[in-house]
Amino acid sequence: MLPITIFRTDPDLVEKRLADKGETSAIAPLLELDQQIRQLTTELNNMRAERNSTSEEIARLKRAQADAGDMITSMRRLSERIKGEEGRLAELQTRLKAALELIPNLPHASVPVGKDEKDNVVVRHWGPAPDFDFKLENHLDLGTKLGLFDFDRGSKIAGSGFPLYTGLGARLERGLINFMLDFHVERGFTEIFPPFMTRYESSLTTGQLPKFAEDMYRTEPDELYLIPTAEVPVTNIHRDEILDEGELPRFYTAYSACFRREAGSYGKDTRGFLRLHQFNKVELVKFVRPDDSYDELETLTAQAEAILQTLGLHYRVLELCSGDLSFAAAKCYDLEIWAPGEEKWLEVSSCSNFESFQARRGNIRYRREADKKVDFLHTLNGSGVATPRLLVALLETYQTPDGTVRLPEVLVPYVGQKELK
RNA sequence: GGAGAGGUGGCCGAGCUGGCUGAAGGCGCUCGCCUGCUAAGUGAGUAAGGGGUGUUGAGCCCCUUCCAGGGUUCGAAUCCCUGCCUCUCCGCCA
Repeated sequence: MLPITIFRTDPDLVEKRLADKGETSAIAPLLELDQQIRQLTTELNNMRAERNSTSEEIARLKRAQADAGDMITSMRRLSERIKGEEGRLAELQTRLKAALELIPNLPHASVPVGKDEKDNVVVRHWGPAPDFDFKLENHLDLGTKLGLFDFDRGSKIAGSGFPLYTGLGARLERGLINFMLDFHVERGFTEIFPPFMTRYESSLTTGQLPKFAEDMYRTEPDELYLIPTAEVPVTNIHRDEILDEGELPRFYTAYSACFRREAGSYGKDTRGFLRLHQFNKVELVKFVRPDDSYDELETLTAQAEAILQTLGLHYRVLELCSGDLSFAAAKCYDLEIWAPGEEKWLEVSSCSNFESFQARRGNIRYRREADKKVDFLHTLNGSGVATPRLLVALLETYQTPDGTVRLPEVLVPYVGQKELK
């Protein structure tokens, strides 16, 4: 949520920055609403001041056993008017709040302006692209022959997009999760195992609701929302809290299953692991002082990259252009790994700085040491990383001519063997 | 699923026979005194948000906020209704 004050002070700039992000709705109606609210507030204030002072006068008269009949009758009329105006004000405020909840965050000044993913900037590559002297198989053929997963039966159980991992595949999936969690914990992140469903307010904090309700699974009688990422529960750990500045930064890592309806993306990447309704992910979340958040974004990205480096996977880092930024993000790096069988770059992580956008929505604050004032902190998160596409790149990168898959050294203890065969 | 308790400031916790209670008391925190240091003691201060004015962060004035929404009333933290949330006990269950 953006503070209404920035719309007042520099509406043209805000409108331009929103347009850079592809947000077309005009902000003039917002300012109009704000103007009405402030005018009405002033009028109400005056009426309330009168009511308050007269009430005190009445109390004084009553205590002195004097008659206050006239005052009471005139106050009756004033109170009626106040009640009416309060109703109007509440309605205006509800409208403004609802409108503000639908306005995305502004892109940071350093973000390249662009329309869509074609305008994203490749910041760096890591490692050489793997080189093969035999004909590659894609992950689906490989994994199916090795018995790692069974999409047909997954579909029978839950529908397409719900993968069923089997045998060594299930073991590998669990091993990947454990490896990543251990990795992050060793580097200073606190491990969290969060709820996989949240209430409405929690999903409002991170920005999924109200705008993207159709992307979420919702349970009918209880109105709980299945999380699309551990970002949601973990960010809400500190909702409605005030942290001491000395407690910052706080780093969390959490595994969760992630549930996404992927409404509107039917027919896109339907094959295999590229786009799923349920997948596993290890997430990184940071709560930091506002001054530190851009440095923290760099180290967060490096932390996610370190996973890929340790697994020896060729990847690249993209800086998202303004038009490709997600709703809540001010700046974002995507990590894409190379899948040699698919011959595609696959996104496995988005590392974002939300500045105070989520903190405002979730009322997550900190108390500054210098002046003891309370202010919104900054939140960041990044995947570290999502498993399905990681699995794709692993299988395709480490396949051998005889159809087996050699495992990177670090995974061997987690899987209990050196190769998949 | 059944029964009950409760939601007050950074925290704990009074108030709940309606009117100097924006809220006692305590803890914590800040500044000062005291002390060789620490502890103890002691004095003062200590919620947030908004509007106006000044004008640019000195101040001054006003309003709102005791879970949320509605009602009663000249006036509600205090009375009534609805909702949400938390906790306890019982039942069921991994």
